[in-house]
Amino acid sequence: MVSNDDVAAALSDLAALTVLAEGSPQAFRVRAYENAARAVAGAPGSVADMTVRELTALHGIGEATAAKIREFVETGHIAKLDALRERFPPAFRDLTRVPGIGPKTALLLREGLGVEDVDGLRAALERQELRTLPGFGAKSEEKVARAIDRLGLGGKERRTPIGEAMRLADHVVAALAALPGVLRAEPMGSVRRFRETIGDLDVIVVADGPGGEIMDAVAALPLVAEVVAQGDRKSAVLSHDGVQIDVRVVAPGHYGSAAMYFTGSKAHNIRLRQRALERGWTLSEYGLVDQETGATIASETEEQVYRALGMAWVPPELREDRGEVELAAAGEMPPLVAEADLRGDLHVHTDLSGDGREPLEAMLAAAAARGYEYVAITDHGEDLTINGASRQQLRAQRAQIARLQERYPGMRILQGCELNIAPDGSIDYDPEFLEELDWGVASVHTAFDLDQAAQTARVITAMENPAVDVIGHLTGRMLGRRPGIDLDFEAVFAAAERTGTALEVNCHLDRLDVPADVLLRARDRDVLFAIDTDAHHTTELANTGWGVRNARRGWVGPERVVNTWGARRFLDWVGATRRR
DNA sequence: GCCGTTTTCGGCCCGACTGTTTTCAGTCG
Repeated sequence: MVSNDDVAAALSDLAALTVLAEGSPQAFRVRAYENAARAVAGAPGSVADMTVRELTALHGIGEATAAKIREFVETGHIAKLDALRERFPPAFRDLTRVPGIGPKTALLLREGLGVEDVDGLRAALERQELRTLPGFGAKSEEKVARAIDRLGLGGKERRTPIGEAMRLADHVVAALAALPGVLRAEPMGSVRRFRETIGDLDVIVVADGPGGEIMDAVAALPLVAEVVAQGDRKSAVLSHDGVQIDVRVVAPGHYGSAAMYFTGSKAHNIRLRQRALERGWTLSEYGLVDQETGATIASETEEQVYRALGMAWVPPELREDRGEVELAAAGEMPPLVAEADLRGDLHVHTDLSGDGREPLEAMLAAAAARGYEYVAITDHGEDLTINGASRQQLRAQRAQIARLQERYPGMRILQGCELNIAPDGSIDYDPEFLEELDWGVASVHTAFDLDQAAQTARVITAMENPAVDVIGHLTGRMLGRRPGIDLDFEAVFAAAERTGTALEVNCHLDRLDVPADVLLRARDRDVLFAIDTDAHHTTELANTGWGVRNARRGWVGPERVVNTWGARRFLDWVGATRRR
């Protein structure tokens, strides 16, 4: 079965290779493939099941691409793609990973010097052959040599997990905001859109007057290992971890258009510029400008620029050209879950878990301080040998919770448990003991390498267990460290709809699990979610914002999130699901 | 290769920087 992701990946590859084949003069063809890839990735149904007619109905897919998709679905190949792959093997494509070398230069290196890969480029550099090429001199030779030396640190393909990026962003923004003359400093780019990995960190600094002194101060920051480029209004530096940080200074009057420009995504911005052009305007980081008169129409705030383009403001998490432009123009932006919507946390550990750090009293006090109407205490089940709680310990905790409940009349305390899903789908304890619990989170903590059929069956078996209300961190992935388990998500969604079991959106920055792209695939389904912190410490209860932003990236509205429901509705639902 | 409240053909996103080609091409974000 060919998935939409498979088709989108093939089309993306076709786009990347077409850059080399045709060069930028015909970049329109490249964009067409990129648009088609995005259309497939965001398609509501399986494109493998669509006819040519149905495919061309998708915006961005015409006759030619539809035929290629059918070819791919039926044969597993696209002849044109295969030919391009042969012509431009991966080692040759790696040349364009060197900063400063794009498709034109790569082709010139092949034509002029017979360079086929990065090693060949190194050899040509040693022989000082690059300067013989048209448009090249000693200086560009030196620049390429430096870029190759740096490739291990800051190559174009390097991506940093959001958790690491967020910590760096906080650090950088705090340092910049403290500089004299800086009115505000904010992270932009994929950090603001909350992608799960980032290529580089974009930061804008709002300041009156020239930015030269600010840029000098940026270059002198302790977190900076190397200055890549420095100008009056933009600088690029490398952190000690090898993350490139691009800093731009913008005037307060240009904040809105600059924020939109630097937030992206590129595809979203292109759509906005097209809308501007249709109206006789141009849109850049400096503002929305009338082409004839040169008058600025909007630039100070994002809201003003979007409004002038006839659109509602688009939340950054949605700016990926996945249909948000059309919906914002039609005034039909879907509601998205917000942090203020959350009325409880349904996955919270205490020091009864081996990896929990604070006692029950402290966790409850912190939950109550957040104004929650309900909270579920969910220490690890006994099958997790290092961390798990015994039956006796859980019974003692239940008595303790009953006493503490009197202290928090406005917050219903549920005693739950984080149960372990065994490879066969069974969970800890026995049915009679499980019935004594108020709430059940079931998660995969072991056997991450089973095949897809086994993992899917395992999770669905757990979902069918009446003691399980929600599946914790669905894929078990750790961003940048461990891939998730291999699941048939469509089957999991169907089981979630059938059993009423919710799927957790785990707030931990290293997890963000269910991943946003999987949430997106459940956009039109009746799957319920619970946005939970999985807190092991009182401070982690404040991690809700990360999970909420991840859910927003997956277009999740508040109505599908059970812990946005009022206490009565939520508790009625829990009662019903545990009786099924 | 795709698309159409000025179009079924003629367009298709913007600006800065760099190096070097004395007027601009390539790369990048």
